[in-house]
Amino acid sequence: MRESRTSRPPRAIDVAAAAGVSTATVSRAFNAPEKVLPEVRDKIFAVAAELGWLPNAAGAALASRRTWLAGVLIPTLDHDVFAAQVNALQARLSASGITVLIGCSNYDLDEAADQVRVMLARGIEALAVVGELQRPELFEMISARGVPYVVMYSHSPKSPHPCVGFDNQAAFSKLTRYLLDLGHRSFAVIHQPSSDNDRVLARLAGIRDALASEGLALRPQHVFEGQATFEFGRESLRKCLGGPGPHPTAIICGNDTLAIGALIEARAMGIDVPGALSITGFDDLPIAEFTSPPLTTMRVDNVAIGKAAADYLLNRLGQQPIVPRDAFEADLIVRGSTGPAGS
Amino acid sequence: MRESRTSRPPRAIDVAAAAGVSTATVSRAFNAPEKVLPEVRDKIFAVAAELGWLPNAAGAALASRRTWLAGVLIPTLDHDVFAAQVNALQARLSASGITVLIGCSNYDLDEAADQVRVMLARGIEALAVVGELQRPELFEMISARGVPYVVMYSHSPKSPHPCVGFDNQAAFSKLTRYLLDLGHRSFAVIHQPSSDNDRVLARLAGIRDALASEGLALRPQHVFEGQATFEFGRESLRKCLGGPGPHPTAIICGNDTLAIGALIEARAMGIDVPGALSITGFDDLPIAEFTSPPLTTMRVDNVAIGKAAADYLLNRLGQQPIVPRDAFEADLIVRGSTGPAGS
DNA sequence: TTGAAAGCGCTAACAC
DNA sequence: GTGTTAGCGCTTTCAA
Repeated sequence: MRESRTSRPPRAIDVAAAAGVSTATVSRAFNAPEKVLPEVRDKIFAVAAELGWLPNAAGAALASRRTWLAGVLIPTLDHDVFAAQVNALQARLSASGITVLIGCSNYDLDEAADQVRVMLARGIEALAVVGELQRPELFEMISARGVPYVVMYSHSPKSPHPCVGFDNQAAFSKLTRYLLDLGHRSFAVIHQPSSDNDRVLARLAGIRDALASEGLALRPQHVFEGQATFEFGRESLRKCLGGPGPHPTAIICGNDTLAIGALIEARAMGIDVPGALSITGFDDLPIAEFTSPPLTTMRVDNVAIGKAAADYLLNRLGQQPIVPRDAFEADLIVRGSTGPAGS
Repeated sequence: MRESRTSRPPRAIDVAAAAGVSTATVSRAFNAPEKVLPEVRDKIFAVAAELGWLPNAAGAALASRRTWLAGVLIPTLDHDVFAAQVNALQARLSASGITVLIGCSNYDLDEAADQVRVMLARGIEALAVVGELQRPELFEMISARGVPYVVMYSHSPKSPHPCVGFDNQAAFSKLTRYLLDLGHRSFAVIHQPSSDNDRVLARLAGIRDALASEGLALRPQHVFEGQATFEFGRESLRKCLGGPGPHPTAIICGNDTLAIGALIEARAMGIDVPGALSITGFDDLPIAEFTSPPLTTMRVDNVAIGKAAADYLLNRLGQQPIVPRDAFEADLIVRGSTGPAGS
């Protein structure tokens, strides 16, 4: 541990010298302990600790052609859903000695490709990426290098990529079908920015599909696209019900934040939910259970998705037989914010 | 871009050969473009793109003794506060070409030290760490290597470390003082696990200090420590008011999640807030504005903290004159969940 | 402005 | 079981 801040960090050769062995043995002591005599090994560990030696990862990577680095590309860390996935993925990989590089694209496809470029330059050996709507070059780069990857969170049946996630379109069809079964025939949608976002696009498609099966469609003036904030949810509900009729009896929101915003505004406007209006969310945030009325929404197990993505990559890295991933399910959680269509 | 997945990735020497220059010139073209003839440079860029060459970071790090890596150590990504800080810090550093390694300690000091060890082995050149309550070896390791660091989020006046954050103790004293000024004399506290957590410990000290200045103290049966969930907030409020008297007129919660849980339970129990009971939180979550009644809480600008931490480290790395950081403020946001002590 | 050559710190054959 | 040696892919003097 003694070492002045002026001198450079110790190297394997310093440990070797102090322990009276060669650098090869120092390396073995740490990477293949069983190949070193216990007493020699202990001596080396003691000396290494004494000197505060940490094996330089760049040197190791260069010599062994292994970086023990993986990457995960997400839109932003500022969203519970992605944070939960990354947290789980990282916990799993780090338990296997793999360091995770986290790249945030800020929902920008070019930034996403840039981040992957940087990660590849750093030598990631595997990659998890949220969303399959990416610049083609992104997948080309990783394929060219033979880096195993998995698309996380999204999962569409026709995807050419290995996926660990759920089918957004099917989930929103299921949700819409539930509302149709309650008798609703006039819908509004409040959703997040859809450009370059396959999840949002799939959700909208799911809604439209389910409606079309009943010969229904969304009126353009009943579709609101904007930032996923309480404020946008409120504002959209106000515009939606404030304008000239006909008015929807059910509002499908792209996520819980928008739905709670809508719920808050409905309350402020004195609208009876679910008597006069049904509202749904997506994500099942912890607070969804406690809004008034409690929010009908859908739940996805993001921790399980993160773990599964990590396991998939670990298998690919270990040349293990690859367990074909079945899609995750989004569960419908029916609470008080939805009810039969008003008369 | 053409390259079979069987062959190894191209190296600088391949680019050099194809461009008819030496590897030194390839290196210069990317790292000191002004030292290379424009036409030669363009040729190199074209060839590099054609070959899909990405400079191997391990090789570069070894030769240049620069990794362009920084680390950030947080308890967990699963918490808006830390996610926001990391997001901002990473955005800033990545704009300067620095890759950020994110380590999560899961609130465990030994894991924290381990994470830092791994980061140092990878060659981080700077480190931001949440919380100053750490194993001494953690600070020893980074000092021994002369790695600049900053304690993020926490800031105590007497800290021996460079800090970018706010004074938790002062913040909770201010909050408690506000309640005292409203006439409250009997308090309860619902807080997060305090072991090994300097922020929570400081918050409790802040409350106790302010109370002591009025000759008051917390009754042991009015202090609840547990996970920061809605459920623990609810359960604690129930226990607190369900037991034999005397009952507090004000409940200070360690964060908004606990406070909202308490608010939900108070509502369920038919207790008038703030008429019969005042409740406060901390963090000013977006939802805090919309609870009923809206939550009195404190706000800290976590994005600004993340940015400031990044700027501090950037300055240290650039040998810039170090701007002494002044502490951030936690602002009291008074809303409807607090009022004068009931009669 | 460019090239030659010597490493950066470590691992992996191959000998012993 | 351990040492010797030859790189891994890049940057950086130093010359030219």
